[in-house]
Amino acid sequence: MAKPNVTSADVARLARVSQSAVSRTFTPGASVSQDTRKRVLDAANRLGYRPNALARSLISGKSGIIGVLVAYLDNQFYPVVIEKLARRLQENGYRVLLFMTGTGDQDAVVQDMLQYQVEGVVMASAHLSSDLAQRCADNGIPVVLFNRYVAASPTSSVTSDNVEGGRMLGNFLADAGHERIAYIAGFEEASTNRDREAGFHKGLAERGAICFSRAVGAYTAIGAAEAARELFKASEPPDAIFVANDHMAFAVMDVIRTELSLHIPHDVSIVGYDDVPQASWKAYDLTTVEQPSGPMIEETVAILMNQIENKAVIGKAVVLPARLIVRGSSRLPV
Amino acid sequence: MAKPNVTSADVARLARVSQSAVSRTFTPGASVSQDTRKRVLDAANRLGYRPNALARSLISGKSGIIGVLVAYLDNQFYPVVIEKLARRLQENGYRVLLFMTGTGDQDAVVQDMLQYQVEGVVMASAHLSSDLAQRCADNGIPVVLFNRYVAASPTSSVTSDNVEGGRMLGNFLADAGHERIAYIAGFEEASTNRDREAGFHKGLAERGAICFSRAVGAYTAIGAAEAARELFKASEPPDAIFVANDHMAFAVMDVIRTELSLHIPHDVSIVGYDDVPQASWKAYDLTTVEQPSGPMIEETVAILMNQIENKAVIGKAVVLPARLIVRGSSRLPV
DNA sequence: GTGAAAGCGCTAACAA
DNA sequence: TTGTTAGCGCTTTCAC
Repeated sequence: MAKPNVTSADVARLARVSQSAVSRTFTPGASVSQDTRKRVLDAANRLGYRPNALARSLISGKSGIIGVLVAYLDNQFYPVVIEKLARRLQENGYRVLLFMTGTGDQDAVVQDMLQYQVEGVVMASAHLSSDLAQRCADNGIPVVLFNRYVAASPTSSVTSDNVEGGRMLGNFLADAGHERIAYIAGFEEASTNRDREAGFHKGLAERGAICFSRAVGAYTAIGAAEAARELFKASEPPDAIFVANDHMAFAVMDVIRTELSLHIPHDVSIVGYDDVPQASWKAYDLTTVEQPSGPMIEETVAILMNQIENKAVIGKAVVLPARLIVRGSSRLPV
Repeated sequence: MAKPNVTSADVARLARVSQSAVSRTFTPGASVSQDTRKRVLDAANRLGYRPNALARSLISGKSGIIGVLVAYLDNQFYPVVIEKLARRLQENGYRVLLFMTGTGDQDAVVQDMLQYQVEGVVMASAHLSSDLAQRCADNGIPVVLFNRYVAASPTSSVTSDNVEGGRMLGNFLADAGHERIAYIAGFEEASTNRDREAGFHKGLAERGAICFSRAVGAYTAIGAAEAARELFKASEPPDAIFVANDHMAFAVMDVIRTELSLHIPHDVSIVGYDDVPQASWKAYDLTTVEQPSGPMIEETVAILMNQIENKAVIGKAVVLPARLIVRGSSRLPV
C-alpha cells in the first residue's frame, strides 16, 4: 500500500542517495550508474513512487498535454476522430485534455487550456473566432483547425478537399440523369458547408445543370428532417438530394422512406458527405464522399509535433484528397 | 501581443505591488482591496497574464483534472457519455484528461493518469484488473467504474439495472408468443453481458420459456454479424433475438434483412440494449432497454465530487433503473 | 557519476 | 489589507 505522497526525497532517503540521483534515474537520457539506478528503482518500487508530472512540467516547460476542443459528438465523424487522435497522441507521449464547447463561450475554454500549459491545440468546433487562435499563437502554442479553416488566417488547418468532393457529387448526380437536384445545407457559415456547396454548383454547371432547390439543415438531424419535408412540399419535388453530411443524410432518408413513403434510389437519390461508419450500414447504404480521417489525423499530429519541436509557429493549410464512394442510395450514371 | 512567459512577478512589478497581491487577486476567496485588485487586473491585462495552472496545482494539491478511460468509441453509447461527462465536469470546474485503452496495457495508462495528479478517475473501459482501481484507491484517488463493476470490489460503480433490463426483455419476447428465442452475447466476461443474460434467462423462465440458441458477438459489429449468420444456419432458426447491445443489434438487423432476406419483425423480432440515438432512427426502429446515461453521469460526478471533498474513499455501487422502450423491430405481446 | 544548491510559478502561512 | 518568507516536487547547472 503506497503512502499518499511519496516524493523523490523519500525515495532518495531510502536508497541512501541524493534526491538528484532519483531524478536522474527517471530521466531518460541521464547518466546514472547501474548500481545507483538499481537502488533507486528498488526503493521507488517499495514506496510506490511515481514522479509528479505537474512538477516536472513546471520546470521543464513541457506539459505533454494537447488541448482538444470539440462542439458535439452526435455526428459520428467526431468520435472517430477523437479516438484516433487520442491514440495517436498517446503513442507520441502526449495526453489529451478534452473540452466540449457550444454552451459556454469558447473564449473561457481556450483561456483554461492555456492556463494548463497545453503544448498544442486542436480545434474541431464549429464557431471559431480567429481571435482565439491568434491568442494561442501569441503564446507560441501551435493550433490546428481540424476540418475547418478561417480565410486569410495564419492558423494551420487540416481539411479534406471539400470543393472537389462537392464537385464530384455534382457531376455524379447530373451524370445519373437526375433533373431536379437539390441541396440540403449544413451550418451555413461553416467552411465545410461553403466549400461543399460551391464545389457542388461547379460540378452541376460542368454538366449544364443547376441546383433545383435548397434548404438548410444546420448539421443537425432535426434540422435536416425539417429541410427534407420542406423540399418535398414543393409542387415539384427533387429527384436527387445532396445532403451536406452523412449525419443529416440519415435523417433525410428516414423522412423520405417513413413519412413520404418514397423509395431510395428509385424515387429519389440521396448522397451524403463524410463516410461515417453508419454510411456503410446496409439500412442506409449511403453514397457519399470519404473524408480521410486517418490521414487527416496524421497531418494534424505532424504539424503539432513539428511546431512544438521547432518552436516556429507557421500557418500551414493541408488539404487532403476526397474520394467518392458509390453505394446503393443513388442511381448510377447511365 | 503577449510575451511567451508572463509570470505573476512581472505583473506585480508593473502594478507596483507584491507578487502575493497578484496571487490573491486571482484567488477566489482572498482579501484584496478594490484599489489593489484593479491595478493588478490592469497590469495583468496589459501583459496578457494568465496564472499557470500547473504551478497552482503543484502547491494546492488540486489539479482540477479528472482522468477518463475509454476503450472504444464505435458504440455510440460512449460518445454520448463522454460528451455529457465532459460538459458536466466542466460546469464543476474540472477538466477531462482522456485516455483510450485497448491497444496498450491499461496499467501504463493508469500510471500516467496518476502522475498527472488526477483528482478522480472514471473507467469506462472493458477489461479491468481490479488491481488498477486498488492502486488509485491507495493513492486516495476516487475511482468510479462506469457501466461495469467488479464483484466483491470496494470500488465505486455506476450502472443501470442490467439484470432487470434483461428480465424485462425476456418477459416481453415470451409474452409476444415467440417460441425460439435466441441470445447474442456481448463480451462474455463483461458485467453488463453477464447481468443482461442472467436477467434474460430469469425473464424467460418466469414465462416457462428457455433460451433457444446462443452465439457470441463480443460487442463488435463484425462479431455480431457472424453470430447472426451462425444462428440462422441451424435447422431451426430463431424467431426472436435479444442482442446484448444496440451497436450489435444494428449489424444483426442488416444481416437478417440484406443477406437472409427476412423481415423484421414479421419473420424474426430483434431487441437490443442501451437505447443509443440510432435505435430510434426509423431504418432500425429498435426495441431496446434504455440505459439512463444522464442520471448515470450525474451519479458519477456526484460520487467523484463527494469523495474529493471528503477525502474518504468509500466504495458505493449505484444501480439506476432501466426502462423498456418498445419500437417496431419486435412483435407486440398478444 | 554524484551531491549540493538554485529555482520553475505559484499558494499559504506569518508578520506587519 | 499587505508584503515577506517558505516551500510544493521536480530538473538542472555546477563543482567535486
